[in-house]
Amino acid sequence: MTDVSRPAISPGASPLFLREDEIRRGIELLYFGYTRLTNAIDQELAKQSLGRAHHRALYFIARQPDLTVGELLKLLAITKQSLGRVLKELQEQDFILTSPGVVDRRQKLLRLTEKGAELESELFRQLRQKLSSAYVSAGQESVTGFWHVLEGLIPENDRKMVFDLRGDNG
Amino acid sequence: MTDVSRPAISPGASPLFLREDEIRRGIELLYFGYTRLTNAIDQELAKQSLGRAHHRALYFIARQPDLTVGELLKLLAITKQSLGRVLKELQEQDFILTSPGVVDRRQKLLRLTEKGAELESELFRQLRQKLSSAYVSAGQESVTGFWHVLEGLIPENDRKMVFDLRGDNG
DNA sequence: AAGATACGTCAACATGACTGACGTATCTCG
DNA sequence: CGAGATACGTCAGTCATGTTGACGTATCTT
Repeated sequence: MTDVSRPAISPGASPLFLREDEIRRGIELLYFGYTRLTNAIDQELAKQSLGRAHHRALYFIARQPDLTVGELLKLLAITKQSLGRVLKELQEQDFILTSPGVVDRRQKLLRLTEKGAELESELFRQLRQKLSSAYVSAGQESVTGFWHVLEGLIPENDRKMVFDLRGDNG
Repeated sequence: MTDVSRPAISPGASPLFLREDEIRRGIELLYFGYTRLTNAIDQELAKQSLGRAHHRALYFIARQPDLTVGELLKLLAITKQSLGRVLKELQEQDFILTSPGVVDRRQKLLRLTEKGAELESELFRQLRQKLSSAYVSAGQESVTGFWHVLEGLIPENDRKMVFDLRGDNG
């Protein structure tokens, strides 16, 4: 609330061309924050001989039961061959099960087994621990800001897909 | 502002055990936001036959010229063998150069060549474009919140290392 | 002079991604 | 009904990036 329309962050910079330091700070915090959060569950995954790829699939299946393979492919943005391997391993170890689509029998619906739900739940517990503590120490206003900036990083075309994850369940 | 110590986000939830949805939202936005930002430079890197690992090294060397190999190892948290390959390739393609340490000649100081600086600068330009637009659409208050939450994700032991990147240079 | 440290390097391997090609079941639509 | 599109699976080969373990050399510290 000092001057006029120009934000206080960058004396003399255009709003579309922010000061280099603020951008670098964002890049660095995003890198370290993201990697440290994901590191938090590596040990637990290793116990089950699983990797991060398995967790991502597990996560989205937990988030949206009866997800189709095609929908999961869009979320993960990898090739079907890569995903195929991951799903095969998850199924072999009894973490997920599949059923033919109801309206379209070409589709394969993905769902967690009880064992899968337990694992996802434990992994989530560990992530929540880290993220909760960051939320609390930053305060609620910071949390909404955190969300808004990250939303702005997601291209228009992908936003619906991401927002559609919410409200379904869990 | 409103009530007492309990944040308004979660009626009935303990501050250390936030509502599941808020945590899942954070996990998802962090995942999509981070991957979409890093995707932004993949094409440019591919033009030079480089990958993300090369960019991370390039980035930190740009950020802190005359960084030692040991310091870079701590920042990247990978093995010296992995980093060795990356640095070798960057050097072969004339993106970086090294010099023996001044105070300690066992050390190797890393620095960008002019070619390296140009590449880093172009990559940074593309990251800035994405991140600036997210900052602007979220607003300055959101940006500081974004920073605070991410700082909270970085373990105590690593914070000094991250914060020390700031202020050295542009 | 001995030991610690900073860095390099050889070798083998794991993970998770990729491309390209091809196969089958099922749905849609003229 | 039949042709073509779609959803999914799979074989085969490759690449990028990480890992462990072992060992070598120059330099610093004490």
